Amino acid sequence: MSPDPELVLGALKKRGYRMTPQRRAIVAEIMQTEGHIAPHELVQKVKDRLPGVNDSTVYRTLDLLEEMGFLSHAHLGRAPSYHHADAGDHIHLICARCGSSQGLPEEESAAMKEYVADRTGFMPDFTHFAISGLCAKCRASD
Amino acid sequence: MSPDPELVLGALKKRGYRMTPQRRAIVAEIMQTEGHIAPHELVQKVKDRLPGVNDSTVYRTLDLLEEMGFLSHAHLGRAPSYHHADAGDHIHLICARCGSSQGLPEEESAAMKEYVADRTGFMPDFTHFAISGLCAKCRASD
DNA sequence: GTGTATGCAAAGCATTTGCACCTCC
DNA sequence: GGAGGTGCAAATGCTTTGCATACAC
Repeated sequence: MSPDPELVLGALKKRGYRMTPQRRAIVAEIMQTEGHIAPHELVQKVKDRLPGVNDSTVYRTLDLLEEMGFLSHAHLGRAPSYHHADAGDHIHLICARCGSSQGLPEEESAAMKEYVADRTGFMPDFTHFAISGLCAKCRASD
Repeated sequence: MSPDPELVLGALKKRGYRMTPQRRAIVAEIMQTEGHIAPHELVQKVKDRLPGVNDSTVYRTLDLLEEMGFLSHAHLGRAPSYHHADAGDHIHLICARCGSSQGLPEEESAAMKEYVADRTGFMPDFTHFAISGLCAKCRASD
């Protein structure tokens, strides 16, 4: 599922970027992450793996990996969150009451995209910002 | 369109809140705002109207007015943004390239809501978080 | 008078930046 | 050896908080 860390490291090398222990740790950590992770969470995990890594190094690497196309970020609630760039185009539905999160499959996502684009000319990217609402459970307990 | 400031001030009074020049200025400013306004923008406008008002006073009043149901907030891009609670349920489409913003009428908004709710049980509130994408102009200039 | 609202200043918090030093190639 | 990467510390921007004072009722 996740891209092999070696592949990413190789691409960095190929483009003339240097290979440092910090970058290895950061790439390894984010590539083995399933789903989303917030920058400051990643900072913590990287520090567990390689103590002493500075926050700014992690942020700079995150920017770099996004620029290179290995990562994308979305806005889930207030916080930005990174995920593998090849993850599907699924929409994030976040319950405003209980905080639970669920995905809306790509098929529905595509249909809604078309619907909006047809009517407005605007091509929405529903994946970039999460959608708030009430989950089935919370609706039932009203 | 906008609720009369007097109405809001009256409601505050009725619930035992005190009427101060700061609150008058803040209420007047936000009630005459059409559409959305970010907290720190409002701070500036209120200061123009009544110099010396403190930032925290504005933030506290914003919370109060939202609690009382006169205001709601949405997340447009990274920043929170306040609007009259009675404003329609329109979706905000924000162009990721040029930053322009447009609304999606309530009718479409409702249709999409139903679509998602039917398929997932999740009742989305598309208005709370803006939707990112590419506007027609930027798509054309690709 | 008294309890609420305000101003002030400081703290938060996640993130960014400038800069000197270090190190990978 | 030299560009590029890192750590450090400080700055950032917006927002929140604690506390003493001021003022609306």
